[in-house]
Amino acid sequence: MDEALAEQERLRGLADLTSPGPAPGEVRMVAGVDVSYATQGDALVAAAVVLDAETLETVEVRVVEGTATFPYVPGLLAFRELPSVMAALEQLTRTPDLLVCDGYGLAHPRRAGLAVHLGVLTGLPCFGVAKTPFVFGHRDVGEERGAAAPLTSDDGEVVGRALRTQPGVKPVFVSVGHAIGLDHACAHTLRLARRYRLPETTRAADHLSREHLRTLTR
DNA sequence: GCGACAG
DNA sequence: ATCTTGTCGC
Repeated sequence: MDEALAEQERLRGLADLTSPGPAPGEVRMVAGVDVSYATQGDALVAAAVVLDAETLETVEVRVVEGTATFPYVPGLLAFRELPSVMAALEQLTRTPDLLVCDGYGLAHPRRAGLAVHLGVLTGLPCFGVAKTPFVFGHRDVGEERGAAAPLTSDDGEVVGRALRTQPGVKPVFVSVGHAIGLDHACAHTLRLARRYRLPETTRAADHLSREHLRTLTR
């Protein structure tokens, strides 16, 4: 598993972490990806969904059936999820302007979370929205929608942002992966999470992969 | 050495 | 991630 660490170091070096990237108004199509796993066995279903960034209407959906070939190891999630996710993305007939995934990007032990892998491997602007804390803490987040607090490493580097997308719900954790800055990533997150805690991209991909997996188990 | 640990 | 029962609120 040393190769995995070497690969993450390689990807981290290839990631574009300085470009501001596309602002919300500059994105026409935004894609979301997610993977669902069967309780029994190693079957999985990956989903890729493309939404109209303006209306959030679904433009295209793709699901691929696959097999888990890598265990879940905190810090190595990309190696478990990416093979099937890439396969689903390759089935799309449109090329999205932006990619949103579950989990972290820069806010990762080696600065190489899923969003970094996905962004570098696709060459598309990409950031991650995680639902639970990982390795970085933050100050209290205001209660109103849009309130935020930086995720900071020990040496004071800002690696992400805890962001409240809805009042009365826990914040999400945004971190960039490739070719987009944190400010734009958070702006996109808020636009994609108008009604719910999570971005519509994540909700749609999660729903699609879960429903398709259910049809397999039946 | 032990605990914590995205999905 | 997935499983599960009940509960709160629009």
